[in-house]
Amino acid sequence: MEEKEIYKYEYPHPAVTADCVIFGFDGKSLRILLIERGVEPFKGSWALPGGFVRIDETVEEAAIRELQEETNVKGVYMSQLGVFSKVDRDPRERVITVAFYALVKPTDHDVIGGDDAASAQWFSLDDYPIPVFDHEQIIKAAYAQLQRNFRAGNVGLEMFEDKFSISQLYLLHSLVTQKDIDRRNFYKKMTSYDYIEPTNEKMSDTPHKPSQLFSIDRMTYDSELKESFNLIRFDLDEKTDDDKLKTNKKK
Amino acid sequence: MEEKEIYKYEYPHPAVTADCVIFGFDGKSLRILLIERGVEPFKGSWALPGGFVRIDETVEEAAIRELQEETNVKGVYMSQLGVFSKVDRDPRERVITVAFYALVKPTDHDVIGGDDAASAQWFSLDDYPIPVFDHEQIIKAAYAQLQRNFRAGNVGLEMFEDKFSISQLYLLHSLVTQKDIDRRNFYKKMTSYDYIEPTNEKMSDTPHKPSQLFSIDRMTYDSELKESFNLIRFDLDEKTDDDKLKTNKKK
DNA sequence: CCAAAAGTGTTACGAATACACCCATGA
DNA sequence: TCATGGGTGTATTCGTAACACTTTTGG
Repeated sequence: MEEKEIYKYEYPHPAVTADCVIFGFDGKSLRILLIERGVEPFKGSWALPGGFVRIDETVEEAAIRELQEETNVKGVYMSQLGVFSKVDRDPRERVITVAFYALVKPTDHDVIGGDDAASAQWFSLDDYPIPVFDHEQIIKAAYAQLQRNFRAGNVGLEMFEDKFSISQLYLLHSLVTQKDIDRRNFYKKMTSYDYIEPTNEKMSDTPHKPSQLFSIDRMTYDSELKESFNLIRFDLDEKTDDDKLKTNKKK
Repeated sequence: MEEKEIYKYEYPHPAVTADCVIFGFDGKSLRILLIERGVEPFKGSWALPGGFVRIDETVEEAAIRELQEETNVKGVYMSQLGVFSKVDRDPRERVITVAFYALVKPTDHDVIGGDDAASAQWFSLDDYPIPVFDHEQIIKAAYAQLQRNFRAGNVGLEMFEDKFSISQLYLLHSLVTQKDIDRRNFYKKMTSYDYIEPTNEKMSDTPHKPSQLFSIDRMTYDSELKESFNLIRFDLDEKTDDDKLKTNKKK
């Protein structure tokens, strides 16, 4: 054990982790993705997916990597939430965490526990096991942030891989903002955006009128939304720490 | 030298720093506060005030402490900007930094270089020495954030310790948002807020009509603004990591 | 009396709100 | 045929934007 302690510093260094708050919307309700810890401390308890930032990767890379390793979720657009650095937030040693959050469609991702996670599971946002460390605080902060973004006008289309119906989007907005939005006004507003385009496909899986499907003009959507919000999005193969600041240069 | 390397870890740990982007508005122009480094690396070059997070303090505490130590600026309301973690951003070792930003009145603070800073100085935002590390990127990101906040409706009153005139505020908004705002509409809007109250004092220090001074109902201002923005403010004696999350205590 | 900045009122437009009925489908 | 959810139009309100002249002071 002593043998392995080979990294020496003149001053004490904190460990740094990246944690991911992944919200899911399956068309019916809001969910949150937690993992069952497969290692100590708190083995067997639930926690946010995440883990230590390696010495040769950015915090964004760590977040993506850990999320994929522990839950098999990949290719989502995450945003930085903030840093949580209470001195005693981890019993092992001083750990500072950088939290990220994202909103995805659970159905687009086969959730499989892996690596340090015994399992990974979606829970209802209304009823999930209280996670360990200060992860409950982080979830609360992430949800508050999500809510602020939606209330400030974020459309939340980054979660849809492909087609969607306005009524799905309506339900999502109702759930997130916790306001009862007028359905007619919502339809009007959404269809007025130039990045939301009607297709001639319809979807019918319930006993009622089939819903019209819309597609997203991703280019237009991204350019309009990146300007007004600080949505830093990154994917597996992006060099994100750079991109974060390239907003002017790009496109 | 070997003797001092007494902190050992099983895995490599990054160092963590907190850096502060302090914008100043003196009633005429926007400034930025930089320090001249008094230690290697880059001794003699300019950089953002900031430094290493101690093992027993939060990143917020580190930001406040370093700012005070290096520039004598204290008691400002800072917000977390984000984490910058490019692997090679510091030549010494792997350093992850948490950036904060604030807007203050330079005249309220006697800027004195101290500690690791040979000197501290306000520069015009239009013409300042390019700082070392990736601090230029951080400044750009902070300014973008400040601009977003103002454009989204932040009033920016947190920088005024006491009284202010609408024309001062007007100039500030013009400078930050880079838009030419209609002066009449601006006056109307500002005086309509219930947290901006007219006093019967006037201020006259230039050859023209003296300007009416207004005062801030800090309670109302804070409560209204903290809801719509994620302005995490903290002062020297606050336990901020907690406060940050206390806003949504229980549903 | 002139320059320089402070202060003020009205109209116009557009976005957000409030509100109710018909349609298509599967059971 | 009916229960369920999808889809649509219009009037009102409110905040934002456009617009120019008078006032006060120091030089």
